[in-house]
Amino acid sequence: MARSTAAKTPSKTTGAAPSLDTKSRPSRRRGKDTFEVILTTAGELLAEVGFERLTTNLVCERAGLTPPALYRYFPNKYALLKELAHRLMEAQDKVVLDWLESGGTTAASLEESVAKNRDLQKQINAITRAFPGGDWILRALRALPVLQEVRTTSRDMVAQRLLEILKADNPAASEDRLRTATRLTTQMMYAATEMVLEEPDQDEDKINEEICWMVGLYYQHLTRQPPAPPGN
Amino acid sequence: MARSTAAKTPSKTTGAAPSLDTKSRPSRRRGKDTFEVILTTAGELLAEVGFERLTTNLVCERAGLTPPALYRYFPNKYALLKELAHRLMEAQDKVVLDWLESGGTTAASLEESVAKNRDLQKQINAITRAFPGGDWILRALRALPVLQEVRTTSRDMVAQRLLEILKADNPAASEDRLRTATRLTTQMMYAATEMVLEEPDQDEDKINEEICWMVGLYYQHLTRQPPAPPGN
DNA sequence: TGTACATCAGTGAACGCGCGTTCACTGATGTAC
DNA sequence: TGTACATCAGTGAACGCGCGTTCACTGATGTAC
Repeated sequence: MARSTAAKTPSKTTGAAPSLDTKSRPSRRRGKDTFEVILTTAGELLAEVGFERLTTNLVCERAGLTPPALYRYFPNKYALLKELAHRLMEAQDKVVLDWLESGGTTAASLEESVAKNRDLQKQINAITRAFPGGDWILRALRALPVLQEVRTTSRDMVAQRLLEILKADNPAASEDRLRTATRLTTQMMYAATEMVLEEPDQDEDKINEEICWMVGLYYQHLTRQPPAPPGN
Repeated sequence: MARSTAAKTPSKTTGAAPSLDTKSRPSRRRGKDTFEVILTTAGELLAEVGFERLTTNLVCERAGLTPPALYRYFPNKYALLKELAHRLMEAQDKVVLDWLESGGTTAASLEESVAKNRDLQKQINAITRAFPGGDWILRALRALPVLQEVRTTSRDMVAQRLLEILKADNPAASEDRLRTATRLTTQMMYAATEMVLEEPDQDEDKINEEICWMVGLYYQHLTRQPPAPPGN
């Protein structure tokens, strides 16, 4: 709309990406299979060439399809990445939510709290590593504004659930501060996963250990705040 | 080399990017000016269209140059991004190193330590925001493997300097643990900057405050470790 | 202070490639009766 | 249980665009004498 007035810009590069989501989901079995094959292939290729060199044509070639077949379901490679990213986030979220529901945050000591958190982190890392092209998906989630919503939505959902639990267990703590805290620590845990995935020569266990101490000490402090500091 | 044996792959997509660094730096004044104009323009365009839509042709057009002029200094857009990223990292590092040299880590209380750290973080964020296309450069540093070395080199240099200082001030603390800690917290501070830049509607001050508490509490714990825990 | 010359810096024009996208079409699949 | 038909799923072939890159060339700039 109003295309005639936009003369200076190169005709289509003006705004954001032309389209985003998957077009139509398949209804029959054959179509559903194709849909999955496309995504699987995209994950494979992502791991091989990275998301910059990933093209719809390349996916088609590898998947044994012609472009219009892919184009039927996905308008462009960003839709592919978005779907893959969504699935990775879902897989991660599931583990975190399960951990939360089964009392991941309750611990008798700081040491136990750190240990439980560390196990969760280890699981998250393992899931991400096992996901085809997982490292590249994490990068894409950072780099492509189209995908950022996927990550922040996932993070905020997890952070919200965590907030509810912490609020219930620590009614005296400042809710406002806890809200920032849950979002921040969730983000930091994800950032630690990225760090481990990016630099495989570093010792994952050490990093997991330390990030969990950081987070554990921080929450201990936050939930102890109200009864004013003893000495100092 | 051995190109004839690599038949299956599409002829050039085999390995990593074809080349990386800036080609030749200009020697005369005119050339130096052009070099800078190219980078400035690239930063501008980065802020406008992002790094995926950034092309050498686009930079030339905006800078009033023909492609071979740009090509004289930069083999491709990655070289542009690398140079920009390098400069941003240098600007950040300078602030951190100055802060360290002027006793940023010495504080009489945890509160003071947090406050000093918070001021540093605020500066880093301001610098990044003021840098043309700064947010996109941060994304590119994450997303493009070619650039990762730039970030890790910067981070490890800063972490190393911090480690030396902490070691000197806390000879009893575990050096191994401190080494992981300095790298981790440096990375986390950068991640917090990214978080703030990505989501401008969030309150920067709150996030800075909390990340600094996290880091401050953590270091307090680390440097108090040796004299075994009192109770528990 | 002036001139000659080597080198630096940038131009103009063109190229091949491959990416995203579309068109009219054929074949497969489920469903109604 | 069989057939007709609407719709879904995928093909084959082609297109325009613009990106990265190169070539032979002209003009600018510093330096040696």
